[in-house]
Amino acid sequence: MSKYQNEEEVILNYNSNKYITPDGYTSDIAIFTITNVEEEINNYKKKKALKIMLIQRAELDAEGEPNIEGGKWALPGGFVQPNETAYEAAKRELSEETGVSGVHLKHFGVYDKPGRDRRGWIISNAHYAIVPEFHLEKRIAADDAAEVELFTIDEAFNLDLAFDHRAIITEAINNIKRDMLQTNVAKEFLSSVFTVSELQQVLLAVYYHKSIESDNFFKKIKNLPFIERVSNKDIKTQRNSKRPATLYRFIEEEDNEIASKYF
Amino acid sequence: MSKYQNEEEVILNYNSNKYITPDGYTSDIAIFTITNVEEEINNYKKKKALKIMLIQRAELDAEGEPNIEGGKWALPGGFVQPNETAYEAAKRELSEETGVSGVHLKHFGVYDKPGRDRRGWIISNAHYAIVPEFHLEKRIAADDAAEVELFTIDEAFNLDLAFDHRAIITEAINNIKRDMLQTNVAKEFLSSVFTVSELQQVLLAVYYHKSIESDNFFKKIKNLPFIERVSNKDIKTQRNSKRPATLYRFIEEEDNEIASKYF
DNA sequence: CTAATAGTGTCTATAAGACACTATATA
DNA sequence: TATATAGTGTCTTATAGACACTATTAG
Repeated sequence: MSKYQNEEEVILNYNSNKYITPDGYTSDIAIFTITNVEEEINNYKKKKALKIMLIQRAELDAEGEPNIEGGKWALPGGFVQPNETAYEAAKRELSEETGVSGVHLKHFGVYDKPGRDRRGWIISNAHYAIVPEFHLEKRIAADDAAEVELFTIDEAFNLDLAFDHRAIITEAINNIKRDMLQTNVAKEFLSSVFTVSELQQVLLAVYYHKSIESDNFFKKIKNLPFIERVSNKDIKTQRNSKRPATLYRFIEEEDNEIASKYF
Repeated sequence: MSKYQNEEEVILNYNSNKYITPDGYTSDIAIFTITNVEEEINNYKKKKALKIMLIQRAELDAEGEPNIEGGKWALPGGFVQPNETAYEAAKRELSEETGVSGVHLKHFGVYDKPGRDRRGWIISNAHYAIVPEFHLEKRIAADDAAEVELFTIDEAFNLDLAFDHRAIITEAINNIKRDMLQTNVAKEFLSSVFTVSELQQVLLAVYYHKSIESDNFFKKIKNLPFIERVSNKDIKTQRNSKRPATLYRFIEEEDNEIASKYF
């Protein structure tokens, strides 16, 4: 009556062809950095700006055939291997693309709308990563420069973007904005010790708000439970001004994700 | 030299077998409801509790063979079809499982760790849904009762759960907690008009906090920009007490997702 | 001295929390 | 009358924001 005696045998005889399966499972990464700029917008001196790294798809693929969405700008990414998660694939691809590991990487969405990729049923896991500018500049210099570039957000949205990457980038920015205000990811854009105005400029680069720009920000910083001034009161820096500035650091917490609601 | 002249031809000849592809793409749903209870925990009278609907996997499958993870309790779900997104599949499955549509449904994670399903490389999209108790009771009564049940969260974690559903349920609860405090999903657990104490009990069922339990909650409610008392001052209800209580409703907003930070 | 960045002091309005109090119904 | 839920008043303390002010350096 029953063909198989137990679960083991059933698994050995399991045939996934009973179901229609996807044609591809991929990970894409919106790689962000913050660069120094000189800009004055109605009395406020903007010193840092958020940028995204995009790659230009080749016109021809490895076999010399016309490439899908060739010539358009796209998020770096690639196919997930069966022995890894989408998150691990993103980590691997980030390392391949920029040579860095150990930086902030976060999954924020799945893009699986039928027809999003003309090659078939291809599912993309979207991640955003925060990489110090230094690493990206090395990467871009190493390349022949034409096909990897850093863009401001405005510039990126004026490009001809591949697939549904416009929507993915929009969501990536929404996520990074929210995380900047509700968690302590801001630290990923800063060196291990930083001045109040450096933190202020990083926040303003991603999310402009009067309360962040105001002088009051200096007082607020002293009351935040996850930021402390470096112990020795004489440790200061003059890298941003003639008057030496106090240095602060983020206190490591178990619960990084819910630092929340502070800025 | 080049086999194909243009992108069209390349797509027509695209062969997904160049890459290893997943063996299955599924959607699972943590279906939550809030039921009335009578319980007293150190001076605070708990009147509502969060519950989750789980199904017990059959011992034998449709062909009479031993079923994978048979006998264990699991989240309802199923395979995504190639003409729909994971979200649409979840909507369809929710409707098949409970007969309801138009309720709150949200994607919150992807589970794709190799080995999570012994049948192969199977990716699950996790969603949570909020369904009024009434519908679930109908569903459970219609079934032969043994294989669909409502559990409190504590009860659920004491069951033998299939696959990685323990981890999925844990994350579902984290997400619903956060959303209850930062958005106005609370309304999904309430009827269209409600009393202050009903809202209070719904919030307490998901996230206990002194400030919610306190009398001050009554004053707070009047200042929330997304809640209003129903227009006619005489419209009251006695369903919870002898003294008639004022009825309130949620004001519909475009930006439901960022009602944020109010409770 | 000036210019530039780094901070502080002070005032006001509002919100959060503790907790005692009053109100309206039924039985 | 007692009891249960509904709701208010008052006080204290903490915080947010506006905005004017002082501090420290280089040149």
